[in-house]
Amino acid sequence: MADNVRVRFAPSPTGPLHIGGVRTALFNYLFAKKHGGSFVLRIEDTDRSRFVEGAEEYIVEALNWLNIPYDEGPNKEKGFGPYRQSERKDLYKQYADQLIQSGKAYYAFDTADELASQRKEYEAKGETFIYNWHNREQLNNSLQLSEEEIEQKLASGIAYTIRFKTPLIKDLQLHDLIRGEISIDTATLDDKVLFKSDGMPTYHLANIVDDHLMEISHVIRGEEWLPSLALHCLLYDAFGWRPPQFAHLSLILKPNGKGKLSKRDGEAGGFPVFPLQWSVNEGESLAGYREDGYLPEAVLNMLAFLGWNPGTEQELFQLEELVQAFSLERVNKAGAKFDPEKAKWFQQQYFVELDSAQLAKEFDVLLKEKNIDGGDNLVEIVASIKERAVFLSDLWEQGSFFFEAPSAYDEKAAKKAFKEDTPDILGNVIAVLNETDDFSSENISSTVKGWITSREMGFGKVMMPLRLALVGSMKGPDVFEIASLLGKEEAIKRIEAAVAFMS
RNA sequence: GGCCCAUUCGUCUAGUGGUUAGGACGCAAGGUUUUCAUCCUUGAAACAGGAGUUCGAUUCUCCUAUGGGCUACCA
Repeated sequence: MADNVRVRFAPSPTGPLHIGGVRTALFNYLFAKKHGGSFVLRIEDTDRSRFVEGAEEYIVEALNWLNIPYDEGPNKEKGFGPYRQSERKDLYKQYADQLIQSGKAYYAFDTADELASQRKEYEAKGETFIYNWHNREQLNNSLQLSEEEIEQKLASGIAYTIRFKTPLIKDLQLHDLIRGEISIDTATLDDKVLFKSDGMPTYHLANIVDDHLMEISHVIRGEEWLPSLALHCLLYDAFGWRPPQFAHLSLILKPNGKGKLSKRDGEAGGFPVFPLQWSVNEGESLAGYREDGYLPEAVLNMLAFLGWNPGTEQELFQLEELVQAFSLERVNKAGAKFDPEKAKWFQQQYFVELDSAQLAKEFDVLLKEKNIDGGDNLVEIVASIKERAVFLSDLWEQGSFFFEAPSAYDEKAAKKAFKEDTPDILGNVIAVLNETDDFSSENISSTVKGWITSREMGFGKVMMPLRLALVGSMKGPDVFEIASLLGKEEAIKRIEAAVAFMS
């Protein structure tokens, strides 16, 4: 790769960025960084009717949150801008005209309605209407008009589109970096509209013009564009431009069932399909990975492994490692079903690695919202419950008893643990604890255990009720660790409360 | 319907003519934790089907089936 690697992520601002789009962005980013190239963001907003307010900001924010920011794009002008196609509007017409002049495109005056009814007619016959070589001479376009007639028509202000005059090539060979050779008979293609009657280019024209002007070296995009590859290559040819290399990524599919992953799947399955939360309207919003508590590193890692793998058995990759290991050759051809369980697993892997002190700080914010004082040993508390949590929000579920004495005892557990002799036993434990000055978990553990052994009692008879007294249910870290973290006073108070509860 | 693409455990995948077909998630069993989670060990679990090519096919070719994408003056 002698030339500069320049890739682009070119989303349409029609709503929140889908997780599949995020993966496309990620692969573009990885490829660019791997080859020391540039990652360009281009906003493809040529369809004004589908424009959604805030979508562009969402895209930018999502990329930033994931730590895969673009090098070049809106508000990061590097000499190839503007980076919004709506702001490049004036540029496209001349290229469409160029194709007209060289006879590679033509004006079409058919109205959308006319074509729609044509399509309907064909459909009724069980056929498909195609606008191309076989019927273009019979349709309402400039092909059979004289120069003067065309000029007259245009001067009259009649609405027109510009269509590509698809050349006939029996066996057009295309190359895809992921899929290899693809061949196609261009006679099956239709004469795509390049320039719309509203004065805007279609995706196809704008895309080719911009990729060329922005000196894009590699186009890495979703599989849904594979059918357009021939058209795009033909367009480069028509302009006499050197095309970039193409790589088409397979789609992310529904976890179960058929078809590509949609926002409905997320709602039904209870997992996010979007990187960030997106509010549809008041009170209604689509879940986002960020708001659900996922770490960006985990999301990135999970996404990278959907359709790509390094060929080794390593699965946990930091972003820098992904950059190093990434190659398009190792991207899979087949679509991958999304697995929310595995997403969670990645999250868990990253969550346990989090620094307890940092986590304690974030947890403290949550506690403050509940009007709870985290206390002096919050870091230790977090360290002890961290590995049982997957998300920051789990910390409360796993450790609320550190801050609130049990108000009730788990019924099933109480039935098993609280027996006739339990009040007596716990009374003794209180006495033992009372005499202990060193309240470190090591010390109280050996002290109490020593006492149990000396009494020749079953451990369960002490440990179970003790845990229940301290926690309220059968969960949490080591009992003595809890007791130590709670402090002598509070621990004894809770045991006393349990004794009182039983009598 | 037409065109294009794909097809290894339930899922994500390794594998590039000769392997006990490997790993991960999930699942099951056991161990650690006298709780739960983590963690560790073990287990069940796959080459869509059929023809070729070949001494030999998961691997190459073709057909079928299945799945997916596209088929707009949307991207």
